[in-house]
Amino acid sequence: MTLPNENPTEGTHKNFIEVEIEKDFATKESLRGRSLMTRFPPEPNGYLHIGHAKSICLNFGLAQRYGGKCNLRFDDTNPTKEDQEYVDSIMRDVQWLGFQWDGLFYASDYFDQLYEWAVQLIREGHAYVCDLDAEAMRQYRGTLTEPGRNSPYRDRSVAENFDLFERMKRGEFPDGARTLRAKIDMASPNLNLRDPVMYRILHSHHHRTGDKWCIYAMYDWAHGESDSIEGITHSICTLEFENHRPLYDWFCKTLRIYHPRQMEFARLNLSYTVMSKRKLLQLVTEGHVSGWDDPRMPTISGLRRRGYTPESIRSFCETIGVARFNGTIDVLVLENAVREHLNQIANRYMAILDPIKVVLTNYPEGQTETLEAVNNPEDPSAGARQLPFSRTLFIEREDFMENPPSKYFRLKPGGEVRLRYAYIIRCDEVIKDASGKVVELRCSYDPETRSGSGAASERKVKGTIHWVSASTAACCEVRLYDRLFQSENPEEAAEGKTFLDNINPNSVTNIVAVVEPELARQSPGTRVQFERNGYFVVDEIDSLPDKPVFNRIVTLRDSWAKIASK
RNA sequence: UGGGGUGUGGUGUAAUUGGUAGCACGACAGAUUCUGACUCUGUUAGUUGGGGUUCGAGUCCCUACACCCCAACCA
Repeated sequence: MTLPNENPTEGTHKNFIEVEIEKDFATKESLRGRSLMTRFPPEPNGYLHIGHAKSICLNFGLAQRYGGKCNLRFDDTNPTKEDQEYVDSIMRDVQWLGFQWDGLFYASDYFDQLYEWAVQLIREGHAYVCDLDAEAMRQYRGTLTEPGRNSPYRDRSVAENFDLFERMKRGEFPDGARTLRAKIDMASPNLNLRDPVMYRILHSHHHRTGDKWCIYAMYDWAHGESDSIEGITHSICTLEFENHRPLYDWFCKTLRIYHPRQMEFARLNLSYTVMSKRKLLQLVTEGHVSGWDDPRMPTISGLRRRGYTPESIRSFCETIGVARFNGTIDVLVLENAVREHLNQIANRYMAILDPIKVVLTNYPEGQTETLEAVNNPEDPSAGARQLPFSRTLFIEREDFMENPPSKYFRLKPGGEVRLRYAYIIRCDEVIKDASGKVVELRCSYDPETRSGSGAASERKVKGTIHWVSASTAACCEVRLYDRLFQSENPEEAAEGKTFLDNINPNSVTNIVAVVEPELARQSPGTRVQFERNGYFVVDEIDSLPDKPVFNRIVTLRDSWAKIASK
């Protein structure tokens, strides 16, 4: 047993992978003297999303927990889809999530070794060059219920295979003309074992190896071998690769090389979200979102720009657990994870999203004062700030109702409400424009009720609302984000429709909010709470000095909305 | 109709390997509150069905059912 921590997961429940890892290290001869080695192996053909975060937290987390190591390895065996832009974004995202890889590798680092091993398989009669084109190969492969037939090229001599493979490598044949195949079993009930393709011809420029190669390894041929080279002890992947495990094992065994253990877990599905790279790419290229980092995207870069914290994403990954059952997590769990963290760290401010003017008729014209407001009740070290107060204010339009239901305890005609950190006011008069829209409330304030000013100020009223003093208010652009999709499972589209038809037409609303002066001075990346409203982040891209643009990260829980909707 | 997997409250995940079915999110009810937030309390609700073994089964056996994955020269 070379796991350094005696009981690394003591006190918590182990997931099945941890159970198996501990069992392996306790019993397997091949692991004697080794310590846990994992890897996160993305293909650089898109941006990472929250599903990858689960895998990242798993692989890096396991390494941390057991005192092992975790590599970042780019699975770059298909030059037609991969790009340096994706490599860069992936490295950034992994680090932003709070992880640091031990080794940084590329499958393309191993192309030479892979080629030598392919030669070995040919020499030993385990691989052959096949001239069947894609269509013919499909026919020879058989179906789920019928066995395949041997390729007519299956029994070429070793010498001929050598010659042909060498010429494939030299670029003598056009794309798709031939393949190198493993000679396994065309009758296997597992289709992955019906002489799988190891190399295809692709005259394509590779983002790292340039034009050196025109034959490229397939996933199955590259992945396990890369794991072996890096000494990966546990190669963790998603469930759909389970059927590939026999092939993974066959290659390692036939090559007689170090043999890692592949283990599969269920990928993450989130309600109201699409997770496939193809669909995310489509959202980007067709302009349904502004880019991979659009704050509505489930990409790591989208979540980052939306204002999610790495801590909250890690905590989310911890709570959802790891298992072999393919289910769907309610997106509320993710939202709950950010709220929980932001409640601890975000300073509170007052901002009015939809203002209505309030004039305090008995507050002397021209008078101002400052009031003290706590920055974060959850964190005393965050201190306090001074809030300017005056005769004319703005409050939230939805904090006033002319004919409210009984349970409504905000402002109403003749009713009282407390202005947070200020005074209790009474609504005396409602002023409307020609169309009947309320444009102004004329109120009187109770001078005895200034917050914190003694016994008289302790008077209780049902409601407390937020406000902003008009004379010192600033205006800021605010983007109110909502879910990108309006259906729980966006992939489920009606006949003739696609997931795109499930896009929420109101997933973003741009407004100009009236905010307290402090808020206009926040720097990009700062996360705040707009009291009684939600958590917001100063956008890192579109904000200008002293002109922040706010993205809504998530709303506050709103039990009034529930009551009101009944 | 081949093969490989998986079924625990609404959702996700545990159960010392045969011994009180727990936790989180949600929902509901209440307490508290100068954020209808936070916090706190309580309630709700589960082992896919049917047999069997056993003093005792989520766990072992048999059987049925449901769902997921596999027929790219993608990963």
